[in-house]
Amino acid sequence: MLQQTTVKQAIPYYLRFVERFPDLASLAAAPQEEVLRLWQGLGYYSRARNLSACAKELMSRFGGHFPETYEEWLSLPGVGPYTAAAVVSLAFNKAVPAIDANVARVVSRLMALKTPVGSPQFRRQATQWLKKIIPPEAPGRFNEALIDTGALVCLPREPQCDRCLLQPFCKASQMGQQKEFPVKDLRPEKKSVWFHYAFFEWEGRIPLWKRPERGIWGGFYDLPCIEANKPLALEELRTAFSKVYELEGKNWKRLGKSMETLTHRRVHCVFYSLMPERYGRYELVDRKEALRSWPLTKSALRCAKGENFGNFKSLPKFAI
DNA sequence: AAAGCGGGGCT
DNA sequence: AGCCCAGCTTT
Repeated sequence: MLQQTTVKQAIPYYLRFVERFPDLASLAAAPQEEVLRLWQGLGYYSRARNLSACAKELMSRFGGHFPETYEEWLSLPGVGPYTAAAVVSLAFNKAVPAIDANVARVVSRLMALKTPVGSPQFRRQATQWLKKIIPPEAPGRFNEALIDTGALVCLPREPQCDRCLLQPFCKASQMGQQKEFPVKDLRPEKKSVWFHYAFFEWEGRIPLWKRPERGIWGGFYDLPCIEANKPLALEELRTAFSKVYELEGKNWKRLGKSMETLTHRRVHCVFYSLMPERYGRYELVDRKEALRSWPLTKSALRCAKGENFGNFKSLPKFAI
């Protein structure tokens, strides 16, 4: 949960999660969809899919026991260099450097490294250096101290050099250039995409389909959706909905729009309602049942709740 | 090596 | 509204 996510944001999810899945066996036994539903709203959903797969693999490959080596952890889904190193160093006291963003920032400043922190080259340099200084008798405490120094003292914008134990060894601070580090990678521009949604409610049921495992909101259930790199006119949309979902009807009405901002993408969500005139390639799911136990995208969730959003006040009578 | 994948907080 | 934050997988 803490991959790319702050402790504060993760806590409520974590508490619900360990209550429902108190041990490895219960997590491994659960269907992936239930894991996704508990993850709903936390983002980066590949983590949830990977965690579900990881638990199952720990049962089948490792007999329900946690491995104790870096290489074994690295072989599990969703476990990369940082997570593998953090687990084996903190839990099993193995001397492997654990480089998260906090540690990367600390190392970048200590060594005044000009290499961009996100690059594989930086990771190689930091790993080499940390391997030389990690104390074999207390690698777990060493890694934890480095992580917490980054999280609590060597802050991204306002490093607290005055109260930093490492200040005497810090090249960047000695040069008075602590704020020039870490050097960040160039970030690619955000591309815009348009998701056109069709929505109706029929006898208390709403249309849903499962998004592919790969891609945005993978594995979540969504309203019928036409994706394009530009906004589409209603006539184009009706053709597309008919072709892709066999969804046809009358009284098409543009309800409004909302926007989701991802790291690398701006998703413009445009909502339409309609009166369907035939069954299509989607499931008709009881609205309340969907809310109760289906993993839903934010768009599907809002329509299922009948909430106001974007610039429209309420759905037409026949819809909700 | 680069692209893809969320959502929250701060300004 | 725009910027900052941040690990793993796939291509």
